[in-house]
Amino acid sequence: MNKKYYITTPIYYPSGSFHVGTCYCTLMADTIARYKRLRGYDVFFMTGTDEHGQKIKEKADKVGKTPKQYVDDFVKEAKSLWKDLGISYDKYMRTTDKDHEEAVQKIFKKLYDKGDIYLGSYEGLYCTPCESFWTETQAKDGKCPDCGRDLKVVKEESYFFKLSKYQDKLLKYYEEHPEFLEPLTRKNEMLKNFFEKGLEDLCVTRTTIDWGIKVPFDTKHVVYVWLDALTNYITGLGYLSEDDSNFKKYWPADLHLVGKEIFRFHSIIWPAILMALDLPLPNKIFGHGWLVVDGQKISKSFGNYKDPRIYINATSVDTLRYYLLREVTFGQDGNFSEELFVEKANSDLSNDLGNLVSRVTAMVEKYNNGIVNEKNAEFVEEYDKELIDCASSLLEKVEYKMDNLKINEAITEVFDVIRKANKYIDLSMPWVLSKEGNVKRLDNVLYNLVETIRIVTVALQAFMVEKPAKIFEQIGVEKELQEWDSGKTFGMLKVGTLVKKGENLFPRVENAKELFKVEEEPNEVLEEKEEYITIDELDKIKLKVGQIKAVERVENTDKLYKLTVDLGSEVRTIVSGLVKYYTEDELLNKQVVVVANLKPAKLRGIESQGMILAAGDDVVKLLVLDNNPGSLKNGSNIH
RNA sequence: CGCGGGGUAGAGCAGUUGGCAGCUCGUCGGGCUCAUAACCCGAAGGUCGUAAGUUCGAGUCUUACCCCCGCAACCA
Repeated sequence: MNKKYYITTPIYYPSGSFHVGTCYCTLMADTIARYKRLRGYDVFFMTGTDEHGQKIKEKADKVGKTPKQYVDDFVKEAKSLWKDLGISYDKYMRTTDKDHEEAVQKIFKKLYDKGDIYLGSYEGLYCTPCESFWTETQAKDGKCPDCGRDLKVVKEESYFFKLSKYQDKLLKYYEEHPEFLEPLTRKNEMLKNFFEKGLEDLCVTRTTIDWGIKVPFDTKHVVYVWLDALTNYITGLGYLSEDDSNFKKYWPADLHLVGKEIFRFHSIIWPAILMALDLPLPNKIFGHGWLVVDGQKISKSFGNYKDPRIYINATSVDTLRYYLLREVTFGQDGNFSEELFVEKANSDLSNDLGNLVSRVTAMVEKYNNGIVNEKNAEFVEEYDKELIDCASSLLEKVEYKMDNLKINEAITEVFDVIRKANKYIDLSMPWVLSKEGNVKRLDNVLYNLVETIRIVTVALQAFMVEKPAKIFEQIGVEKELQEWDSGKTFGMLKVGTLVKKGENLFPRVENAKELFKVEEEPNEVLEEKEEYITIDELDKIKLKVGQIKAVERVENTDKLYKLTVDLGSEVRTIVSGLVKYYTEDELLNKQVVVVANLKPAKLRGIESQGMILAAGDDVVKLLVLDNNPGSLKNGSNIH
């Protein structure tokens, strides 16, 4: 019986499209899954989507779909992306699946019966659009720190999970299992942040959501994300369902791969839930870093979001896979830039790997009619041994790195050997051997090269999905010599192997700008434009109370009034286009909002020293501060 | 003093228990002609954010400070 390996990605929240960052996380999991399969493990790899919650409802409303339609369409899209990326998941988990919903209800009931969930009430500042409670220190002037809207004091009846009960148990577990949480820095951050303050019981239901799983015995409550989403890791295996064979076989998970921003829930709340359910804990939870684009977090508001498929179509799946896996350091943030992407694609894939295969297959065809001949012991050089040593130890090195989740280092090992092989060609100079008729030495050199390529390609199967097969085809290597363990011995390549130079594996990327250009999407309506300014930027705008002391028409204009505005300490001249909307008399003495530090501008030869705020597109109304002129002091700050 | 990450060659990064500063790309010079204008060799280029301290010796340990970035309980 093969050893099992259960690996998961987070289930993603379908409120926005997937980008290279989402791809990175899934890709990392896929690579590990592939690697484990190559090593002979019985792998179960699960990814999916977390499909409940108010935001999904709103998002669906906005595009005129039911929540179910919305998530269905999203999932279709996600699956197609994963297909394009070559993600080899065994199960796509959806929290709207019926068996998940039933299992969650059973779990809820179980914890309630046990006394780990109890009915209580929660009072706090609540932001309805964000569905979030905030503490007073978090709230900025009674506004939601996320969206800036007003917060309401809400007292809500809800169910609580006794997280506090598991505090000591959790700490003990961390101590006894130092490898449970990785990387270490994130573990420390978490312990410091949360355990020093002490864990509070966790609110696990909402009455303000309707798109979700109902509490079975109290249906006005809906199960909140913790028990709905985190539990996917077990319900996806059929926990508490009719067929729980997968659960029996694969649980506990060997690796939960999560982003650093949700590491916390996975390292505290999730283990506590499992403890409450008397289930074994996963072996490891790994919080990976983020991919930042040109130094910035990926976000639509930064305008740096692009469909990852642009890169795949312009190059190949394996090019994108290579870049993402290579570029991000173990556990840390990595950088994605189109410039670096092209650089890596060209130098590592085209110049080093693609070109190596190309030159070697060309030489075997040219000098030996495509046939790999037997080696001759008496024609061995020192640098032959060096190459052979490197190649034959490659797989073990990759194993060591992969077993420690150092994917980028593992892939680097492979490319070190590729460079070595290129160097070997220059040292051995097969073209000279051919010219001199030194056939026996030539046979050795060509054999060593083809065999090195075979071993390298065996390793590449963990990281790439298309090219390894093509390379094997070109060097005429059959199935059993593609297997992982066969790559550990140098010299397995059969004498008489027929090599056939094939297509260009990694064409150089030339006109990158053209290739990566985003075609304008007509359905922009779907996308929300979110351009935030910071509170500091807001502070820069000085708004003051101003009273209109005099009004006169600007000659020869249709729209402009020249206003004399009293700002208390000074009197300004402001030109404003209000003729269409207000008469001179209506404006006189009004107290209005003035942007006091707007750069002066000349309109019709008159310098306008500020701006008066008004609202409306068709019918413009001034923001008049008070119907009683004079009740506010002119020049007062507005904030 | 909310928490954390980062500051190392023009760019992107690596530097394990403190022991001669490395890798890839780019630049410059040379070699080769099998190959995808690719490959190989060599060189230039760093007061390792700043300041002080511990030490025979500090990129690495301690302290203070400066700058960038992220998180603050559903954005991987």
